[in-house]
Order: sequence, then structure tokens, then C-alpha cells
Amino acid sequence: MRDVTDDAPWLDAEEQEAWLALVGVLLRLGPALDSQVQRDSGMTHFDYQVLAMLSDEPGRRLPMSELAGRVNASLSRLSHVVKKLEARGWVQRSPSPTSRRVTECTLSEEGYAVLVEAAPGHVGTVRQLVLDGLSRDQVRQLTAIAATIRGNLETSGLRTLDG
Amino acid sequence: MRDVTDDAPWLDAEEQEAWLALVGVLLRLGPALDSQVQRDSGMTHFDYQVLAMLSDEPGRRLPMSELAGRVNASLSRLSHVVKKLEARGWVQRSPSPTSRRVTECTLSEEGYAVLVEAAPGHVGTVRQLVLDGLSRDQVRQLTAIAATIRGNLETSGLRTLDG
DNA sequence: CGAGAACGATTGAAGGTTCAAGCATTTGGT
DNA sequence: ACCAAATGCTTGAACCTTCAATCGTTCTCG
Repeated sequence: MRDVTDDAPWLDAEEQEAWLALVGVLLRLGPALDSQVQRDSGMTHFDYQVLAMLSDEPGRRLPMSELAGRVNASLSRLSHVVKKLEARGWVQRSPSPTSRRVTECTLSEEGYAVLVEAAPGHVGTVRQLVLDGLSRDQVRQLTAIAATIRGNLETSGLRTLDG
Repeated sequence: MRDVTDDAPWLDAEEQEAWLALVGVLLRLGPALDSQVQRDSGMTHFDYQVLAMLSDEPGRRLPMSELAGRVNASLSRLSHVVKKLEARGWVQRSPSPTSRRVTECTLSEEGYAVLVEAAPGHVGTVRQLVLDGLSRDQVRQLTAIAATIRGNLETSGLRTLDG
């Protein structure tokens, strides 16, 4: 697919290289993270994210929508996952006092304990897989680049994360 | 989870920011890409990658293992997907002449045609979601950063992509 | 006030991915 | 030559995600 005559603006060599490299990371990092958290703590990397986000919140609770935004997930995905986490007793759902259509999700003591147990291993993995070998400058570059892409995603109008 | 007393090396503010930003991209870019290719061409982004990799090969064929490596997938994942693509007539499996345990995967004419049709839209999306707004320097920085992470992944010993 | 639109959330089905097990073939050591 | 280990690939079950439909609640505005 390099030599196809086309009116669309094709990728030049450097762009292609960057894109392939990013896709590689995209496709490999997710599974690698999942694998570690799964093995050591019996949960998905996404499960971990949910617990971690809640733990950072005063009151350790958030409305589903708000939480979905913070963990970069569709409401549907979050709903399924929270149902599972609730079944394990790590999280609890309750109607919001302020609006009857809002459901709040609260991190339970058990959930917090599980998170505290999982955290060191996870952070270690993040360090080993992502941060190691990157200079301070590169860490900052990564932040800037990721922020730009995030911006692109939000501007795109491309339906992302549910309806 | 910021203030947990712990012996593990915690992430400082800049590292945390970079990591969260990367996770955000990880979790949002995949679905966004899938969404576009799915809508416009009825296939997964991963399906697209498989077809694209084959198309770049002389003879448009590769052994399953080789192909799995290039598209950053487990053999198992690839096997399932290739079965599906074969059912659609986009790809064909055949025993390798050189070794009886090797299966080669060949891009069919139909598959090539589908790919050619899908390519401009996909490239446009990649541009819009990833490359737009990044300077030349940033594109190169991204390549370097992604390469380092790839290296980390391979060094990690963390079981990734099947057994 | 009273539609109708928008919002927050949930659900079931369809489809994708991982995991563990398994089979056949090839390699390596003795 | 032989047996064990490693390789290449496939499969089915379990699990996760998406998609589309749905339900009740809140907003909007005529």
C-alpha cells in the first residue's frame, strides 16, 4: 500500500515510521499491562484504572458519567465493568441525592484495600515498560504529543465512546 | 493513590502526567480508529493492518508467525482473525512448501481491492487523529519514544502475545 | 403547564481477544 | 536412530467491548 495512486495526502517516510511505531505500542502495551495486573491482582488494567480514579476522589465516589470520562471509556463499557466490580464488593452503586437519574459509584473499603495491594506492582510495571529509558525531556515531549492527539480526538467529530 | 506509604519508586508529577496522557490516548485512539474503518469499510482496524502488511510483501504472502509479529498480535488472535478474513475471501491459507508445519497467508485479489478502497479514508483518519497538529520535530520525537517503549516491552520478560 | 428533546444509565446480543490446551512437525542431544 | 523439547498453528471456552435499543429523569421553550 505504498504505491497506490491516490489523491489523498499520503504519509511520508517519517510519518509512516512514527505511525507504525505508535500502533506497535498501542497494540502491545495494553495487553502487557493487562497481563501483569491480571496475573498479580486478578483484575483488568481497566478495572485498576476505575478503582484508582475513585480513590483519588474526595469521598471516593463519582457519578458514572464523570467516571467514564476520567477513565476514557464509554458509559456502556463502564456500566458493565462496574457491575462486575460491584459483584466482587470492590465498589458500590447508589442513586445520587442531587439528581434522580444520576448513579454514583463509590469505592468500598475492600476495593481500596485491593487497590493498595495492587498499586506497587502496577507502578513498577509502568516504570519498567514505559518510563524506563526515557529522558526527562522525552517524558515532557510525550505529554505534549499525547495532549495534541487527545485534542485531535475530541475535535474530530468522529463518534467515540458510545453514542 | 498518591499518598500511600510505599517502598516502590512512585511516579512524580511529570511522570504521572505523561502516563495518564498516554493511557488516555491508548484507550481512546484504538476505538476511534476502529470506529472509522468499521463504518467505512466494514472491518476492524486490526483487520486492516493484516491486509496492509500482506500487501506490502512481495508475493503478498507471509507465514502466520511472521505476520503475527508484524501486526503486533498473538498467534492465537491472528489465527482467529485470518479465519474470518478467509471466510470473506480476502485472504487465503495454504501449507508452506518449505516446512510442513508452516501455514502461509496470502492476500487475495478481492482482499487487495478492499484494502485499496479502504486506504484513503484510513490514512485520512490517521492524519486527522494523530499527525495533525504535531510538528516535524514531534513526529520524530514520537518515533523515538515509541521505539524506546517497544524496547522496554521486549526486554521486560513480561509474557506478551501468547505463550 | 406540557410536549419533545436531551441526558444518565442499563441491558442483551454480536463480535473480538485472551487463555490454556492440544496436535503435528521439526530440532537437538545422545 | 531415538526421544524429548521446541516450534507453528489451531481451537473452544471465558471474558471483555461495542452497538443499538430502551427506560426513566431532567431540561427547554412555546
